[in-house]
Amino acid sequence: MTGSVTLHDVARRAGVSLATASRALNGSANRVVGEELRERVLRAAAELRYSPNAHAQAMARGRTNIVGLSLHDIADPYFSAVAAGVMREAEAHGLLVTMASTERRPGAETDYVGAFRRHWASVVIVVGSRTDDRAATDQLAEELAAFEAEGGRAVAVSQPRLPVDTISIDNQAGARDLGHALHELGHRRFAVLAGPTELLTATERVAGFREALARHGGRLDPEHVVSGPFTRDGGYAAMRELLDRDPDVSCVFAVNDVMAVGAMAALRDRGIDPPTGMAIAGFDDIATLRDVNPGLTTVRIPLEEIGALAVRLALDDGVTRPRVHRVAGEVVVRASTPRLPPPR
Amino acid sequence: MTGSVTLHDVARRAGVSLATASRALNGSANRVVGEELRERVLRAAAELRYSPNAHAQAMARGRTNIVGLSLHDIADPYFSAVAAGVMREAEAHGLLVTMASTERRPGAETDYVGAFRRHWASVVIVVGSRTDDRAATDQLAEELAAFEAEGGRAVAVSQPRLPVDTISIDNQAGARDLGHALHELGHRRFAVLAGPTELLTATERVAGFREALARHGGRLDPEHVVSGPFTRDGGYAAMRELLDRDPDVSCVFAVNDVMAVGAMAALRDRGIDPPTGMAIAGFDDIATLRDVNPGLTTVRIPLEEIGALAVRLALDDGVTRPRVHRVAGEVVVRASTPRLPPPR
DNA sequence: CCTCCTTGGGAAAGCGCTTACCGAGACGGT
DNA sequence: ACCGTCTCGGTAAGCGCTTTCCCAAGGAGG
Repeated sequence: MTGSVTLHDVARRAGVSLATASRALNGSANRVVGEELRERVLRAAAELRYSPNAHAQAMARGRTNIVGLSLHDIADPYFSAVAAGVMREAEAHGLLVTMASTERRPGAETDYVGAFRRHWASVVIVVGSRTDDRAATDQLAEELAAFEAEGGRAVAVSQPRLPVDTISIDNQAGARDLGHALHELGHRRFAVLAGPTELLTATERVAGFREALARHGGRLDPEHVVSGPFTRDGGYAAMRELLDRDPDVSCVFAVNDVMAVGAMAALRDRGIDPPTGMAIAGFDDIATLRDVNPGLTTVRIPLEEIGALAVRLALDDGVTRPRVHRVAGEVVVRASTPRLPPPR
Repeated sequence: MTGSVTLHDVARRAGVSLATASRALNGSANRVVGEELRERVLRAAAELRYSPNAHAQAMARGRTNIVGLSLHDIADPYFSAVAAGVMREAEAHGLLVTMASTERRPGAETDYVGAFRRHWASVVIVVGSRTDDRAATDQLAEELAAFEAEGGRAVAVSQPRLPVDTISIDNQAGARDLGHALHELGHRRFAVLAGPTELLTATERVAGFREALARHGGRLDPEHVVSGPFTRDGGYAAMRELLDRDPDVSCVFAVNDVMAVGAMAALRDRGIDPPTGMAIAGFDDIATLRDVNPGLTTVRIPLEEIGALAVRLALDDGVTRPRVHRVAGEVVVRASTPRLPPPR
């Protein structure tokens, strides 16, 4: 970078000192700059197209207006909804969002938090399920602790296993409610597309669903639980796998919506037309579901609001941390899980 | 920010000077640090969990590893696909992406480029259609010029109306090809959901479509052109408006996919089942179309690749700028526009 | 044995900004 | 007429790092 206009140039052109120029431009607290001088400085700045160097400001002030956001895949509607919420709220507070995609690479979150730490981000938000990998979680916890020790504020959207404010989605209760709702609709023979076995979000949802079935005296045959990636294609593959096992199943719970949507495609490719041949439900209520047919039964999570909330939690002052903010899901029944006629 | 470990601390703990510590950590060019000392420094840094201050480095080096990305709405699959490409390529080059959503607010792009300039981003990428607002375009052009004058590299994904490298999607040709394809399938009575009249991307697509119709001796009745927001809900509203006009139309071209998808919902809500009651086509081939039924005919744009390309263009050295890189679309016919039986 | 390189460490000058701290002038009270 | 006080500009000390320049020590060559 070269040729940029510095405050020095502005001060010289306005015929004032650096201090005065700086004060005129930031309207510095408890110091007033005379009307005439201030005007002269502002004019000089405008004429020179002066743009303050954010790094120099960061150095001098000891903080920045950056929010670091780590998520798994920005092209996934789940994450892009959360990101939209973060950006909206950040914008409202004059913060700039720096974003990094882990592409579900283990350890990447820790690397990115480190990068945000180096940039003296004032806020770091980590979005995405924890895994059962204890070592990875510990490393991330340590990095976040270091970040907060330096005065930053971190918020996690995940299971409460990190030593920072956490927004925790009640996966188990949501899946349980969904299970009850499906049972109430008359569904009995279930399968689950379970997602990755190491992902806590996935296992919690499976557990909640199991719980509901057990309550009604039902069970989940191990053969009817198929694990696989937490993505659309993962859902597609898992559904095929399930069909290959030729199970006695009439309703499938995919542990998130993108998997459910992939599963519906797999059903169609096998000539099964949901919900007639097979009922199906998902989880999250991503925005793109509005245009999926038949409408997918799911558990609504206020994703964008969660993103905004994460920023607000980070900005809260004078509270004792870490706090855990639970967010409940709400079952939304749509056409993909029709009410079955009572058995005769 | 406070309590952070500085290079000074590392140097002291290792018993060396700042200079040596710095050199040991960055493996500075043409200066070798003795094996033993280097090791001592690295050990000290690790023990202290030292994390260099990116701003201080930026100041001292005069540049950063930041990519600034401005787009309209990260929750829109079009933009999130481009963003995913940018982030993937940025990651590969060790760059960090700072992103801002304009929410289609006019002037926001200029503000954000200014913010990126203050941060001495090394690359700025502006994604989104230009409008016919000459003043706004000029302001953005000026800001981008200032950014490049300071040594930054800017790339636009839009119409080539900015004085920087531009990736330009050939909207007109794409829409023309689509028009031909629809005609070839036997469709004759068309309407267009045209998007905002001030948005060049929208008007180019309408123009291309018109061109194709004209070629076949067809025309586009003004009453069959409905403008409205470039969003899913905009498409929904435009479709309702069109239906209210009760037109003699059998095939609708929505100028982007999210509008088309909204339009399909509007059709269904009116009891019309696409494609039986009405054929429909979109533009972009966003990823979520995979799970829309019936499959939407569209013009495929390699969105993620465009994002990655933008980063690569910015990083190109030793070329004369600005360059314009044209990207062609490819018509993809799906079930939403079935072949019509030849008229008897 | 002296001189000239080479090797590698340290001192210090910035990078552009903010913000104590200082000081000069103006003004009012006694 | 003098002094305290207030206003408002300037001076300069950093913020944490990189990098140039300088210098000491040791080895090679004459």
